[in-house]
Order: sequence, then structure tokens, then C-alpha cells
Amino acid sequence: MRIAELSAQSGTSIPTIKYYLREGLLPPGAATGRNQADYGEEHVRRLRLVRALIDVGGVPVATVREVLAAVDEPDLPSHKLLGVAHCLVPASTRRDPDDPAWRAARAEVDAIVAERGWWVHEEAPARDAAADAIAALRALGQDDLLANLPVWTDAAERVAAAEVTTVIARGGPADMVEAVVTGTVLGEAVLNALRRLAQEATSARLLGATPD
Amino acid sequence: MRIAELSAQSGTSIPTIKYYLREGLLPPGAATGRNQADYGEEHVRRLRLVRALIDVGGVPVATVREVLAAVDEPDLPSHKLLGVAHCLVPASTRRDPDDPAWRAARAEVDAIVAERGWWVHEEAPARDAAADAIAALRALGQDDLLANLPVWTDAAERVAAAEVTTVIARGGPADMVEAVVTGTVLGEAVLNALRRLAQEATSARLLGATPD
DNA sequence: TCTCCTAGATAGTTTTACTATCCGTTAGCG
DNA sequence: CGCTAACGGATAGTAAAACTATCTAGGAGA
Repeated sequence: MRIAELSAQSGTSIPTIKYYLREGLLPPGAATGRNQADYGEEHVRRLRLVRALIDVGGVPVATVREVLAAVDEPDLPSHKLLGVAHCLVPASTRRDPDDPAWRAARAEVDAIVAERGWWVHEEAPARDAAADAIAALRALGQDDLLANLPVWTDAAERVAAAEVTTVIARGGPADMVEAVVTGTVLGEAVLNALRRLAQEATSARLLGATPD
Repeated sequence: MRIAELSAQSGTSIPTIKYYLREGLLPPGAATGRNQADYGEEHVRRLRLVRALIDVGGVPVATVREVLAAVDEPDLPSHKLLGVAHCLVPASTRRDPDDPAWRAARAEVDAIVAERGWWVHEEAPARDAAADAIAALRALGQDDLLANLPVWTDAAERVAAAEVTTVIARGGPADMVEAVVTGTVLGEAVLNALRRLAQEATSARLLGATPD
């Protein structure tokens, strides 16, 4: 198919598709002439993935490129599957690893990981991301919210167990890595939205709200 | 204190503080002259909250302003506490409420809410956000990941119960609404990071990864 | 008095994610 | 065969967000 049909099928404007081609988010179509190229079903599929990551997941274009490069890696060993998701943890600007308060938060994260018997790289970006949030809560004097850390950890453990099982149930490595990416990003979006809904429901129940 | 000390105590540059003042994220200091103002401890505290929401939570400046306006509302009824968090659900651009696939996803969300006996506003933005993510997963043909919906819902329910209990345990309404904001945004950051860690740990366990 | 700081206003910068225009080429229709 | 509309590729322009810099006066403290 030509670019007009790719645009029609995906609901993405032609200039945007050209932009994604330039940025390497979409592989070029098969050239059939000096100024003609042929796009296939895999382009429609890839374009849908890109739009989902950007629109629903809020992933920056540059990060999508990194992730897709990993997805396209032909022989990705299965124990490195999750490594792809590391690209998706935004590395915070202005984090000060020398700040004692931050180091304490990071130690708290490491303690949780050790206590649960989790096997996680020492340099996993998610450790730092968790420390950032915990340090922020402490700095704001919201220690009582941190009392929920075990509940959050339990929830994370259960959810992760189900998700990883789903990924492994996939056949080939290509399907698995795609499940990792979509599961990480879109699963997070679903979970966060459900958490908001459950919060509203719980507060309505406990505070006895009435529909106005 | 004057602006230089506010800047020093918060680690935020003076131009940025002025920007936040202009944008209404920070209340003006008490004027002591035509070009002098006095800032207090509450300004330091507010500035820390703003930075946490922006840096750790990734909340846009405009949204922070909305949320803080609600936080400063003097007599917020307790059943409207959670309404403040609604500002924090980003309203997706390019969502098509007439798309049958999206309507199906939205119906799925409504079914979950009904089945759990949750009491949630019909127009809650989180319903639409959940539908967005579910519709995206379906469009990508990742139906097996959606088999985890009950697990996600369970996790959301448990986490929300703990969090709302913490909020209610706070004394005054001002403390409660601050717990809602920080708990929603920073709690989400903690939970997402822990989920990533648990995913890596689970995959290492199930796939038998070894540290290289 | 002299210098530095301050509040407030205005303008400039950087990054991100597109969007528009132009150019030579080519497909497809009559 | 000729014509028009679409194409691929390149380049330039735009819009929003989040700062950042400069300017103008007017105090504060030594």
C-alpha cells in the first residue's frame, strides 16, 4: 500500500508518518521506484504500537525509538527481555545521589528488594526511580503514606507475577518482547486508572458520600 | 526571609521561583515595601510540594496550579476530597468516543466498576483513561495481557483501601487533601517503580537468569 | 553614599512534537 | 501521449511547555 492508505488505516496524518519515518520509529517501505514505496501490514501494526506508546503511555518519541530498536533486535536472549523495559524508566534530571536523604531512600529500596528475595540488578533504573519518590514523600513529611510501602510492594509482586507469566506463555521471542513493551506501558496506564477508580470508590464507601 | 534564602533552602533558582509566582503556583510573599516581600516556612513547604509534583510526578505546571487551587480551597467537603485528584488524570487528546472499539472498552470498564460494587461517578475521567488503555491493548491484539485485568483490579482495590485509610486517619481537611495529592502522584510513582522491580525479579526467577 | 539585592515586567531560549512547503518523479487515467 | 494528482525526500516553520535572562526602579545595609 502507499502512504495515503497507511495514513487512512492508522488515523495518522501523512506528515506525521513522514516524521516518524525520519525519526526511525517506522521502517521505510520497500522502494518500488525513485519516489514510490510499498508499505505492508507490519507498518500498520508498528504505527499502531507507536501511537499507543505515545498517546496512551505518554512515552517520548526518542524513547520509543530506543525501545523499538531493542524490539527489532533479532536474537535477544530471553533473560534480557526485561532489559528492554529499562529504557522506559525516565531518568530523573536533578537527582542528587550525594544527598544523604536520597541515599537513605535508596537504601530503603535496596532493603525491600533484599527482604523480598528479589533478584534485581544493582544498577536498575527503577531502584533510583523508587528512591526518588520515597525521598520526595519523606521530604514533604508524608511519612504516614510511606506506611503503605508493604501494601504497594505486595501489589507490585502479585501484578508482576501475573504479567510475567503471560509474557512467558507467548511463543516466540518477538512476541514476548512486544508483550513486555505493551504490558509495561499500557498495563501501567490501566493499573493507574483502576487505582484512581478504586480510590474514589473506597472514599465514597468510607466517607459515606452521596451522589449529588 | 527574602527570595535569595527561599531559593537556597529549596534548591530552586530565583528565576524559577519568580516564574512559579507569576504562574500562581506559589502565593506571593507578604509585601514589606514597594519592592520587598517576606516569605515564610509555608513558602518553602509549598515550593517543595510543587517541585515534587513536577519532578517526580511529571505533572504539568498548569495542572499543578489547578490542583493547588483546590488544595487551598478553605472549606472543601470531605466527600469531594478525591475530586481534587481528578485534575491529575490527563485528558487524552485524540480519543474518539464514537469509535465502537473504544465504546466497548469503556463498557468493559463500567462492567468492572459495577461488578466490584464500586461507587464512582459516571463521568470520572479515570473511567475514560482506563478505557483508552484497554482499547489500545485490544487494537494491538494483546488480548492475553488483558486476561490480567482481574489481577490489576484486585491490586488497585487493595492499594486504594490502604491509601484512603491513611488519608482519613489524618486530622484536618487541609492535611487530608495534601495527603490525597501527594499520595496520588507520588504513590503512583512508587508503585510503578516497585512494579518494574518486581517484574525484573519475577522474570529472573522464572527464566533462571544469572548475573553476568 | 555606594553597592548589592529586590519585585515586577518583558522578552528570549530550549526542547519536543509535529506541520507545511517545495522539488523533481512517477502512477494512473483518458 | 499528455495531464493531473500523489509520491518520497529534504528543509523550514510552528506551537506549546518550562524555564531563563534582562531591564527598570526602588529599597537595605555597610
